[in-house]
Amino acid sequence: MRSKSIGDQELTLLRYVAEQGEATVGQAAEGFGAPRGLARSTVLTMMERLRAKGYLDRRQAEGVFRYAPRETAGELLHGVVRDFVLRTLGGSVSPFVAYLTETEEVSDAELAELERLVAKLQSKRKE
Amino acid sequence: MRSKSIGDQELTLLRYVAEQGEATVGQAAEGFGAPRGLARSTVLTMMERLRAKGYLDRRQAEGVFRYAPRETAGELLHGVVRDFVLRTLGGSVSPFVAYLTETEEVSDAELAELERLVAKLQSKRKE
DNA sequence: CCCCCTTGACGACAGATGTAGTCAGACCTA
DNA sequence: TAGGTCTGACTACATCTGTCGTCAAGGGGG
Repeated sequence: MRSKSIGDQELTLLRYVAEQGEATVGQAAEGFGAPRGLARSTVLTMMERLRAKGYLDRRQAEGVFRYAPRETAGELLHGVVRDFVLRTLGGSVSPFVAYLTETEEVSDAELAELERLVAKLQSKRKE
Repeated sequence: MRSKSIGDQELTLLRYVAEQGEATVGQAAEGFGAPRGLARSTVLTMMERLRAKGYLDRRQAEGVFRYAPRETAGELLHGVVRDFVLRTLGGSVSPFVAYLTETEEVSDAELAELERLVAKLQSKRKE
């Protein structure tokens, strides 16, 4: 049931909606489009495309449609990253690890996450 | 500096050329295009686009043009990952780390790399 | 000299994406 | 009742990507 491709702007909008939990076109246009100088119709078009691709659902409520992500933000990002690793990096995460090594922009929280990750992988190896 | 956008197929071809060190259109068409069922003109078009975007250089040699990457494969991937993190993940590598955590596809070599990375980051924190 | 092959340069076309304008209907409100 | 104001559905259009087909120039072989 894996999804269609998704553009950068579309993904950003999708993440915005996911953060809000759900949103009407008007709300998204205001909170997402306006700050970026996007017309309401632009936001509407993108939301409908996201719906056509299966990323968003919508339901009628008090006269307007409310759009909600079909997947959680976490699942979403997981899929995006997986596609990137597969399609762009050719399935190997090495380039990404190398990137982290060469870049000094890892927050404390992310470092902690990395530590947990390494610990988990190590214990898995010992099995 | 500023590199233009690059498509998936273009990047794959660019990586192919980088692996070869350099290549003529004929060689790329044979080694890269043929296995994928791509016409020679398709490969030529992509190589010229990569050149226009500054990813490839070419020089005349023995009657034909030989194309060579302007950046090494490592620099290339670094840039690609950086763009992805910035444009798609909004600058945070957390989704990537989460992906690694949820995915069981980390090779021993990659794990070792991660361990080195964590060690390096930790020592950096202590300073 | 004529023909064939390789190489380069162009022009083309379809699909995906980003961005908008416009129109008709539902709703308020003066 | 006559305007405004939202909302949705459509249509439109430029760019970027992926893929080609074709044409012309340069070199060999006959």
